[in-house]
Amino acid sequence: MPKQVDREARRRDVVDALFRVVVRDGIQRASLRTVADEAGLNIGSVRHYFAGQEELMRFAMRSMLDRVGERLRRRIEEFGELSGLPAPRIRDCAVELLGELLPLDDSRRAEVTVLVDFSTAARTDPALDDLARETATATRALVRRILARLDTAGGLRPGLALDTETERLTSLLDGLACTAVLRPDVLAAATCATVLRAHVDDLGPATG
Amino acid sequence: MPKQVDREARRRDVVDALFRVVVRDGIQRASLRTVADEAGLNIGSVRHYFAGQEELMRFAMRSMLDRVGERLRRRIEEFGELSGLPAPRIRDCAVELLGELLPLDDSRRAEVTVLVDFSTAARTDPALDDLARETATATRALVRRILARLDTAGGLRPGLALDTETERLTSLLDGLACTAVLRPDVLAAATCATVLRAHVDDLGPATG
DNA sequence: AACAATTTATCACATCCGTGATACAAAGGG
DNA sequence: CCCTTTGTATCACGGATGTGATAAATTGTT
Repeated sequence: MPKQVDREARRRDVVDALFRVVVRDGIQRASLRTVADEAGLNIGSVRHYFAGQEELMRFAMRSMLDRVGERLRRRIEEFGELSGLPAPRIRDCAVELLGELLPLDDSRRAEVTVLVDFSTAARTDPALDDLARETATATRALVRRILARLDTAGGLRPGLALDTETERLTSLLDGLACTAVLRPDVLAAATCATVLRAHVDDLGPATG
Repeated sequence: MPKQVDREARRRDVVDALFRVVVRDGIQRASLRTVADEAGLNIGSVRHYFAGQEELMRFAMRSMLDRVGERLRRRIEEFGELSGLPAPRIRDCAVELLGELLPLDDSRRAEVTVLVDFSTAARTDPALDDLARETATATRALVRRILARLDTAGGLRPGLALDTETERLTSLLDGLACTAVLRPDVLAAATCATVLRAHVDDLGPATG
């Protein structure tokens, strides 16, 4: 065997560098050269691990999707074991779980920033289209499951349509995330959490 | 006097061409050359009317802000004359007014697409920062005014905080607009309108 | 007709981009 | 020790971009 380098680890290093560039300067500035510089590598090395820019971009977005998806999957398992608990308790967990999609700390802020830039780019970049679509549909599936579970726990006001409420909550989350990332001076992270809390509470039966 | 050309009209033509390029290919592809081609002009002509790319971009975004703002201003005047009408009627008008911010037809779709691309670019482009900030704050001011008027007409459930509801409705609109523009396959225009309607209705007193 | 201002059209230059090709270094197996 | 495989580093090419400089055409005025 020749030189042994952890290939997957290197690819992850490059992708992490790409994420830093995207967060700092936007996806437009994320060229092979700038990413290589950020990673402390030569452009030739980057090209050794990725066939070209398209593969790098796709791999990066897939990595981000997997990262966020994996974190959510763990939370969902906890959430699933909550059957039988009182509705207010489930509501708290729902808020916490949905908060994972908001830029409430630096880590999540970076993630959301990357996803926003990639999703926006995907509108006119066919190479990212399927991944952006997956992002949107996966979010809706998650929100729907949470709302459904909230409903069976009696935490949902009667007369609400699941389809509409799914779309409503998803759009609310998208809007909060986008504005918090694009205009942190207009929408602070704490306000994000407050609004999410208010909405989920508002879905519950009237507090009288 | 030398050659007489309507300078402002020409600038508008160039900006319209820029909008077409942005909608079709994204803001990344909106270079001086592609815009000139789209406008059927030589790049030299474009540069004669705009000092450089930065001025073109700023003028374009300002034009879009003014265009949308002007249309809303007219609607708001109508909305203001509705004092004394029954709450359901005012609610209808509020929905219609807020619908102006959603991509419910091709014209509004193009506008929202441009604003989304510009606002996203503004995150890392200082030249557009103040305009993007204005976009976000103006939307909030509009939403707040509508909610306040709805409240005085008795169309708002008691116990709702204006600050929070403003942010909630604004984020809902932003999320709907973004997704409808970026992923029309996931969120159809008609669904947008349905969700907005449902939210505004939900703000009213319980239908019991 | 001559002139001047405006508009249009080109050229050139430095910079950045993705990519193909290729050389160079390193490291483990024969 | 050699050699094959893997990793690293450069070079070069074609294309695109913003911009400075400048020529050329157009049009109204004098």
